[in-house]
Amino acid sequence: MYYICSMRSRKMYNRVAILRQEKGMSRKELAEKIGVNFQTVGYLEREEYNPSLDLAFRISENFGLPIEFIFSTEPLKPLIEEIIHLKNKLGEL
Amino acid sequence: MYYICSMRSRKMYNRVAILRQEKGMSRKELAEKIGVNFQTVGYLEREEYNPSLDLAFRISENFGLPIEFIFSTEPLKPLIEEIIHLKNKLGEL
DNA sequence: TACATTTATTGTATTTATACAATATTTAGT
DNA sequence: ACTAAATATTGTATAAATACAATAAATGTA
Repeated sequence: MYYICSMRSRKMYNRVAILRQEKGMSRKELAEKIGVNFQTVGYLEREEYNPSLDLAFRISENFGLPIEFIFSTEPLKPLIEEIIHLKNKLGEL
Repeated sequence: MYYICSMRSRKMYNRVAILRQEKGMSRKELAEKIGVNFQTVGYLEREEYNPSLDLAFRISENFGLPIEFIFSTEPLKPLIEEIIHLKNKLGEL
């Protein structure tokens, strides 16, 4: 199915899938916690559409992480790279 | 004009108006910088609707401030209260 | 292997964010 | 007070987020 449309928003990348998996949650469980349909979580994880700002806040609150850590306009690095990066910064001191 | 609708998102509060005014910008100017119609800025400042996540990011980037400082699900305190609060915290040390 | 759970796919419907136009009202500058 | 600029109001149109249903595919487990 093809859609003809012009784009208003940039594509957003996110870490919802990894964060959810690290907590051993299913999409259904996460969906219930953040108050959306479980299929909506699927769309978000596949980055097929961007969450509303409120939904981004609910996800951020759920994981206890700032929005900017979970969502980005740039592709997000795997968590392991983030760790290495932080360790290196620490090592410099 | 009345609309009948069920609500999916919480109302979001924001500091767009004050932040813009502190920079001495008009809505039109801000609108150009963040790439929306100037009337959209009006809607946002009046909190008549929530921005998309991408727009929130663009606003955040424009002001150089984290999303959580500009947007909140709770009514936001005036900046002056924020300052007093921070000064008190500093005084405690 | 069979069964159950999770995830993906496709399709339709509704709500909300955004654009844009036209006019009214407010505010600031002379 | 007059004028220009900024903001508000109202209305219509489109795009994107979300819900929901049904089915298919994948994955895990007895």
